[in-house]
Amino acid sequence: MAVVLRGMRVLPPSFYRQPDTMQLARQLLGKVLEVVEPGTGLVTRGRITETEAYVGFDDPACHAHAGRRSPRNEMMYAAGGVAYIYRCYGIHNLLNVVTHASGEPHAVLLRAAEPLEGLQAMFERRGIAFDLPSAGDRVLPKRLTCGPGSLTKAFGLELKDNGADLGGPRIAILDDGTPVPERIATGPRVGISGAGPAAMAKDWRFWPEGTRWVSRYVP
DNA sequence: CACTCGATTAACT
DNA sequence: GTTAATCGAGTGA
Repeated sequence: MAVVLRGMRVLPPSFYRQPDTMQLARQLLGKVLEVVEPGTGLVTRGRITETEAYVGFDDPACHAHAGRRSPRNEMMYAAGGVAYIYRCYGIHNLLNVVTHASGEPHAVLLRAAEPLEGLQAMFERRGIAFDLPSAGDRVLPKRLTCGPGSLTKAFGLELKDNGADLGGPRIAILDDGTPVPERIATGPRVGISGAGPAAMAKDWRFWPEGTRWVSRYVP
């Protein structure tokens, strides 16, 4: 029987343990990312709108390329269904969904989301003045949650959340019935020029065609 | 040990 | 368009 949280279905471990990480990166579009603040119970939610696939040993852009393993990327080797959070450029925490089986270090980087709930907390965490009390979604600034570093900041995620189970209680990914987008645009992954031209030639970044909630690198 | 370089962002010119 | 911020990992002495 499926686990249901606040009317939305919690994605089961079997969802994350599929071997096709590119397909999983597509299926995550439209799902709801939920983060609950310990203590206060404050809920922040957003709809996932941009993902990137990193596919293990043979992917030069993947942290686990050629079997690389360190305290930082250890969580990539876990069975799918947990968070891999690491610090990038010494400043930003980036959130990945670990996929595939234990020992197969695949992951999907979450790069952008559409804010749904906990808007005031998102503004505060991002250091943006919340003076649009009754403004609709149309005027919410993109920089609230677009870009992988901005997303984790808006949701209040820290390095200590590395390894969190994506079935909750701290982090959960939910299916609220929104279908996977019919038209999905693709493009090269961002910031991986160091991994070489072969990696840059792969269109392993995904977003729903036409959405506003994408990072700056969408054409 | 001493470097270099990122799965980035915001604040500059 | 350019650059500083800031730190762990990877590389080479």
